[in-house]
Amino acid sequence: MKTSDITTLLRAKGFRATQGKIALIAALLDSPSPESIETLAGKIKGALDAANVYRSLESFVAAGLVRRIDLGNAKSYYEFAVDRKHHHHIVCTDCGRIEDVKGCSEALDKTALKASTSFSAIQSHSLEFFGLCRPCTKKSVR
Amino acid sequence: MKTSDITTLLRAKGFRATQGKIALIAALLDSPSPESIETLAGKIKGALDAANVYRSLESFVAAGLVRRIDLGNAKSYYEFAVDRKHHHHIVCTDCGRIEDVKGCSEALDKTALKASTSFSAIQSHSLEFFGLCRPCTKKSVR
DNA sequence: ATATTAATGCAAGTAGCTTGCATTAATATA
DNA sequence: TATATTAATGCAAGCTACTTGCATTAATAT
Repeated sequence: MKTSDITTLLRAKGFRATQGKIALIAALLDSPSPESIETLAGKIKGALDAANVYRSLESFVAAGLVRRIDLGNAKSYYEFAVDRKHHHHIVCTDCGRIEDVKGCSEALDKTALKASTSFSAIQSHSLEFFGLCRPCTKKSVR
Repeated sequence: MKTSDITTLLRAKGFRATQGKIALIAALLDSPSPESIETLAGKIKGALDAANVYRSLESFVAAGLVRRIDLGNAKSYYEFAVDRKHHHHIVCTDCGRIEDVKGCSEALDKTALKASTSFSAIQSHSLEFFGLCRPCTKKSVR
């Protein structure tokens, strides 16, 4: 995606096409898997200060441009969402590597809702896997 | 579970049966769904100070007595784990109510591992649903 | 009864994130 | 194109959940 496309995307959602927001979206586009705030802040090297990285990401989530991912540690991770389907992730418990897990059984929500006694609707779910990636498996055998 | 059983359980895992740890386990046993640290601290009214609620819970998790649950907000939740099978949860996005979702398709891990290109093992997963509970659905209709 | 050491309380510290506010810069309007 | 408007920003201070250090206490071993 070119800078001009990012500009168009931002304006379409009611944002101003600022250097900071353009850099942030570009950084997100650059990543195949969810990125931490820390990493994103590094990638945009000062195009936005920390407080505004948070503010911008939250506004992107609200606008549906970005998804916030929770991977069980204290941090938030973010991934670009436009034209990228809902999916899950595997996280390496040793090195933190994240891989996308494509696809999602639509049946999950239905089954859960049926089993529930006190809920009338399910809006979303989060499914994350934790395991060992090959490099770390090798390391631990050594 | 009686206090003497809790004492036995704690000692079996190498802990001392202190007032604080006994109260904590009792509080966890008392809850049908995961509890926040805040709530647990309230239930044990000073039997442990905040720092030791954290320390004790983490040691319980390490010993397999308790499970830590992540529900997408900043906090950790804990549930008693002994003789209680792995399961999932639904969280009300309006009021925070938590309900257990019994059962878990064993196939989830297998499917994810097969689809993965860089992982050699999956150790665990977390699956949490987010929706609206009946009381909150009614409120929002009003 | 005494010795040992896990467990505790208290205080200080940290990480991730949020908020307030004056300033800057992107867009709208003349 | 110049000016007005206001979203966006930088900086500083603040907040919440959680962690760590250490002297003291109390549960267990002897």
